[in-house]
Parts: sequence; C-alpha cells; structure tokens
Amino acid sequence: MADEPVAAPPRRIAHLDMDAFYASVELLRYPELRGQPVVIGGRRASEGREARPLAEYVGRGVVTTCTYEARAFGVHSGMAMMKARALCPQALALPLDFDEYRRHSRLFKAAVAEIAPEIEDRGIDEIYIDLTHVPEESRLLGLRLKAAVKAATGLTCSIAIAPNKLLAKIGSELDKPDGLTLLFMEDLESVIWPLPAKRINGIGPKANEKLAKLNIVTIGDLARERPEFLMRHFGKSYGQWLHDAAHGRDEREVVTYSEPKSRSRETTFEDDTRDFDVIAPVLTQLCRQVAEDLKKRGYVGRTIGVKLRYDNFRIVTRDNTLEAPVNDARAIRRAAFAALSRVAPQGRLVRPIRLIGVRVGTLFREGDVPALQAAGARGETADLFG
DNA sequence: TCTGGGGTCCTAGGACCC
DNA sequence: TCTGGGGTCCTAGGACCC
Repeated sequence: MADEPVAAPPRRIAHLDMDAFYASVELLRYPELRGQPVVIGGRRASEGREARPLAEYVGRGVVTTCTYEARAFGVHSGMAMMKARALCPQALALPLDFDEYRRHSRLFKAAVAEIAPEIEDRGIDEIYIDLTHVPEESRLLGLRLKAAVKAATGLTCSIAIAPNKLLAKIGSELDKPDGLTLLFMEDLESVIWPLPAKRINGIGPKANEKLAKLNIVTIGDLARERPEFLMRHFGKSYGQWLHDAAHGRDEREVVTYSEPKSRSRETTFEDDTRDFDVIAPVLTQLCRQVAEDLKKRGYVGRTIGVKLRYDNFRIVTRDNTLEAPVNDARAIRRAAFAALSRVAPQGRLVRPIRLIGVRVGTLFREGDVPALQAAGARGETADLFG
C-alpha cells in the first residue's frame, strides 16, 4: 500500500579546521617570523602591534594560540602567558588582532561556499560542510576545497570527510596540519576506538575525569560499556549520547543559519578588586559596548545579566528580566547595576573579584518584538486591545 | 608564574496559571 | 478536609566549545 520509503543518499559531511589560525594569519604579515616559536595572546593590544620578546612579557593573560614551533616547547592555547614565558623565553609574543582574523575567516568561508554552499559556522576558524549533494568524489573534492582556501587566504587547513559531523570533527584532527582524511563507518574500530575518549566533541575535562575513574580511557572502552551502565553514571540523556557517540552514531544536521541568543562583554582586572570606584565605571563601559554591539546588529534583549568571577575563580551570575526588550546603554546599565546590587548589597562584595561582565539575552530583532510578550504573560492584554 | 573572552546548551527548583 | 498534574517563565549554576 504505502510507498516504499525512498532511501536517503548516505550523508557526506566535512569538517574543515584552519591550521593554527591566528598564528598563521600573523605569519602572513610577518613572514620573517616563519620557523620561529611565536605565541599570540596576552592582554590588550594597546602597546603597539609589533612582535616583542616573550621574555619581556609581564601580567595576566593566556596564550590564545601559537605556532607549531612554540608547541614543540610544550606551549599550548589556554596556557598562562607567564608559564609559556618560563617554557620558551626565546619565543616572540604578538597581541591579538581580531579584525584581521575575521577578515581571513570571511575569505576562507566564501571560498568554500563557491564549491559547497551548505556551511555551518563553528566559529572564526572552523566549519562543517554538507557535501551530500555535491557530485564529486570525496578525495578530489577535499583537495579542491583545500586549494580554494589556500588560493583565497594563503593559509592551510585540515579537512575530514565522514558520514556525520561527529566523525568529521574527530577526523580533521588526525592529519594536522594541512591534512585530508576520509573516514567511513568501517574505520570505526581500527581508527576511532584507539583514540582517547576526550577526542569526542562534547566530552570535556569533567566528563573525561569521571570516565577515567571508571577505567574508561579510549573511545573503544566507552563503546564496550552497556548504555545502562553509562546512563546510571551520567544520567539518561548524556549516558545514551556517550554510547551513541562511541559507536560513531550522530544524526545532527548541518545548520546553515541560527539566530543569536545573547551578546556579552566581560573583562578581567589587572588586579583583583572589591572597590566600587574601580568596578562601576568598568561595568558602565561594558554596558555601553554591549549596547553598541546590539544596535549595530539590530537586536534588542529582555534579560540583562551580570557575571562576577571572584579571586578564587568562583563565578556568580544574576539575571534581570525586563518587561520590554532594550538595547540602549542606559537601560542596560540600570538593569545590570540592579542585578549587581543583589550580589553586593550596599556595594559590599564578600571578596575581591577578578572579572566582571554583562550579558543581554532573550534577543529579538529590532522591529520584530512581540508586542504582547511582557504584558500578555501577566494577563494584561485586555487594555492593549483598547 | 596561574588560569581570556565570547558563546551555546542543559538541569533543576520555584512561581504561577489552568 | 486534602488532593492532582501539566505547562511556561524565570533564575542560577555548570559543562563544554572555539
């Protein structure tokens, strides 16, 4: 009776990851640094753009990325700049230049879109690409994508093509830099299972630690556990997901567009403080910046939140949901200070903070604000209809 | 010599309404 | 007298990712 379901073509998903992206962009501008250990990051780029000896760096900040030569000394992203300095004092340090990275990001994404338009943005330096409907053999297609990225930016990337996003993401790490990896379901046992469990996107430090305590170290270890066991230790949803992931199962689509959910600004003080004469103007400035950002993009938001990080690294947040969404600095500031006063009554903090931030969530496009949202929820719709 | 900044998603409890 | 369950909104915290 019913028609036979038409089998969907097997999916072909690529993950493309730019190689040491920020560092490579910097090397385009400073080719004389090629072959040297270079770290990018640290604090604000206020003191000029040129490379300085890492040995002279002082203060807070982390390595955002570094060249492969610096990695050979044990330096990696997320590491404190001062620790990197101790490991590799002969390295050069460069400040971040996001405008330049964004420019190259747009260039490489545009080059890929010429060949395969179904792209999911995963940040400044990586994308998923749905190649299912691109009629070309995978290896040639992969090489063509890499050549297009290189021609557009002068930069190399690593690509994996696999049956789904999960495997493509793991695969793009397997042959870095300048790699091309093709993965098939048949490769699961031989290629994927020997890898550490934390190589799965979604297993972070906490989950990995917990897995290790259960003697689960590799993806293969994970695959051999019964789902019931994983669900008992990690909850129904995450436990089931762990089991599926270890077996290479992932049905997530490549999402080519999504609306932003929040915008935020935060900053770390050079010295920890509980002084409101220091904190207040910084928070005010952050509110201005987030307002500018929302206006530039044409969004308004209803939930205004502040975030504090104490000197002991504990984070507290306080939210304030307004009746109507806003994007002007004064309204954001009012709501942010009201939220802050709930953590610091009479301007008194229980201990010094190292970071303060402001976030605007529950966003709407300006001019697309549901008029009855706030009032309607309170049963006040009647008078709005007059 | 400690540990940046910008996001997303999930969970869980309480308020409130039907 | 005590008795419901479901749904949505809001808040706070936490894990994770780039």
